[in-house]
Amino acid sequence: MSSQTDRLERLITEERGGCCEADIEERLDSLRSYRSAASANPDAELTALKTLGNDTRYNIVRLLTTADRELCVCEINPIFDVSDSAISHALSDLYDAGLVTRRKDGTWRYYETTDRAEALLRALDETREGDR
Amino acid sequence: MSSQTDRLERLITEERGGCCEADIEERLDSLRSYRSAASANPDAELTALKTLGNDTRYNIVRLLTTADRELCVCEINPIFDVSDSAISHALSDLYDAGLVTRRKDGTWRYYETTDRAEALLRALDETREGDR
DNA sequence: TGATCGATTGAACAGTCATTCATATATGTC
DNA sequence: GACATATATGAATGACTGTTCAATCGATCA
Repeated sequence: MSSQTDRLERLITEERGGCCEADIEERLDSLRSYRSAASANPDAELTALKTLGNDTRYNIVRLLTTADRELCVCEINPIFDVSDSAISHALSDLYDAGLVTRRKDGTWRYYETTDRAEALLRALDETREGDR
Repeated sequence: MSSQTDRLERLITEERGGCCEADIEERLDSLRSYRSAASANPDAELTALKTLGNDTRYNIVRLLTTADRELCVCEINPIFDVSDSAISHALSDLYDAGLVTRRKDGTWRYYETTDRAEALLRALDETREGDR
């Protein structure tokens, strides 16, 4: 047996005053069920978090959300201290992650935040301090 | 003049039929104000997103949230395919990012999600599909 | 068609990150 | 005090990521 379940066995023993093999299996099954039930489609969600968790991309999304209207790429570029290419990469990643929408108008490209991006920012705004 | 504002000048010209220096400055000021107003304390929020945007840490938080109770480290360890040390590092990072709380009981350590972590997961759960 | 313009894409490199192994800390027990 | 246990920490390294430069695409207009 691994030391992993040894520790769990001791914990259950402390909790209940005793522990048999079945108790360990039951606990493990329970924990594993939490784990599998938890992640319906973890990939898209992880990608969203990963993508938003970058300085440039986060600030672009903040800008779009605060502006509360779609912005042209040429309006976003001069606001940030990175190359146009970096902004374009960032917007492309955000689009792939489902955090912004894209609209073409002639040679101009407009971007706007999605519900998911706004929901994430709202979650952060609503939990500033006081919860630790 | 940079090509950045050149493009913006052309956009405004298309929008309004004309554009002077003052129009460009006004637009830039407006965009910059969005940018600064947007980020009250971006560091903590970015850290939260960055921290949650990792496979191991995300799944630990999902496990804790679904379990809906504090879990002992020895209950978390056997569920994941990484070393105990990796879990410990992950929990430590999550704690520093304000995404979990920590409680000591003898040699056992219990972790639980914070409001912020739950709010972020809820934001993801409430925006599955249909917004792109 | 050719030229111009806004934006995107790909390759490459520097910087960052996640994991592991080894060691350390802290609590409890004999 | 010596020892065992549960967890944390530090250093190292392989993998990943973000930016830039250069080239390209697609649309517009002469």
